[in-house]
Formats: sequence, structure tokens, C-alpha cells
Amino acid sequence: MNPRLPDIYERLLNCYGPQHWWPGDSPFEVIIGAILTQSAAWGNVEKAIGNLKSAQVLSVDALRRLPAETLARLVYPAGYYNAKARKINAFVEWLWEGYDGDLDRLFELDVAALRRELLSVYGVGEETADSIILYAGYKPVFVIDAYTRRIVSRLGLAPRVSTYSAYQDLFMQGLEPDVAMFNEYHALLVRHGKDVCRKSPRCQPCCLSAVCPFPEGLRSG
DNA sequence: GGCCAGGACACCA
DNA sequence: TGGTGTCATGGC
Repeated sequence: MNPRLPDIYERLLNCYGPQHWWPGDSPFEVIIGAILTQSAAWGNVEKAIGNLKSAQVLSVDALRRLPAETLARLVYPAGYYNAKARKINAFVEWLWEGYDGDLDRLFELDVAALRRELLSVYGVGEETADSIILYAGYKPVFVIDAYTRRIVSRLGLAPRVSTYSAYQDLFMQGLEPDVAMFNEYHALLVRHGKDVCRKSPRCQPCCLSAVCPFPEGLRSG
């Protein structure tokens, strides 16, 4: 149990306030957004989701029937449009075949089984799987992304091995399992990463300076 | 004009 | 197991 993790959370929350993640009208929309946002700016993802809504195809049934080229054209603004169309198609086909297209049935699984299942789908890696479990399934797993790794490293909390699961264990073992808090914590780390860490490759004074063991400007990366 | 964004996968040594 | 290339638009 790392006592610094709750402290960091409180400081980020006081600094930025609630982030209201994940933007989306339904769990299914959250899942499609999780695939589309892979290595993409969220603004571009919103355009792609807007296209899917306008075309009235943001459902398992409609997406299954959609020709690959049409789906690729609709998600074009999110980048990697051919690859992402293939991933979305793989997910809806998998959901249809295994769960009759019913997300409620999928989310009846416990977290470990759900994660294994999701990771078996083409295009769903660890971060995407955990985003789906947390933000669409409302189950307590901590999502690790590039910002989280960077911030954790700069704070001197990086695990010995730099794997996804090692970073995830750091948070899962350092915090009480709480869906709302995990949701907010991850969103706040992304917010902090965007607002502070991205603008300067080296650390500047920020809302986490008080809990950072390193002198200002020493850390980079 | 270059860099990066709320990654995943294939291929190679 | 780890490193590298590929997928690609859009904002700054």
C-alpha cells in the first residue's frame, strides 16, 4: 500500500476538479470510443463517433451489417481508419457470436474472466480492455496509459520492471478498489499529462511538486 | 513542416 | 523477450 497514491489523487482532484470521463451516451459508445482513441486525439474521435451517429450505425446490429469500406469512411477522422474499422468489426462480430450482441451478458463475467475475454479480441490490448472494463463495465481496474507511466516515473514511483501489469499493480495495491475513484484518477492523470507534462519535456512547478522527491527541472522523459 | 495524440499488432533477431 | 515498423488524421 503506497501512501503517496491517495495523496497524489487528492492533489490532482483539487487542482483540476472532476473530469467527467468517459464522455459517451452508452457503454457501447464508450467501447467504440476506446478503440477509436488508440493513439489518437479525442477531438478526432468525437468526429468519427459523430459520423457513426449521423449514419445511425452506432449499434452492434448496424455495425455488423456495414461494409468495411463504409465503416472506414465514417471513422476516417480518427486516423488509422482501415485498421480501426477492422478492429470495430472484430469486436462486434465477437460480441455477436459469443454473447448474442448483448453487453449485459458480457459484463456478467468477473473482472479476470472479462479481461481475458476482451484481450482475445483483435485490436483490444491491455489499455483498451481495462478502459472497457472500467468505463463501460463499471468494474474496478486501474487503466494505465502513456501519461500515467510518465507521471509515475517522474514522481520516482516507477516499478522495477516497466510492464503494463507492474504499473497497474502499483495502483491496484496502493488504492482501495473504487470504480468512481479509479475513473477519476486515470482521467486526472491524463489531464495533468496534457496540461503540464506535454508542454514541457522537463518538470516545472505544478500541483504535484509538493509530493515530488526531485528538485524542479531534474526529471525528464 | 514537424511533432504528438486517452495503442495494438506483425515481424524479426 | 525486446526492439522496430506500420497504421494515418488533425491540431498546434
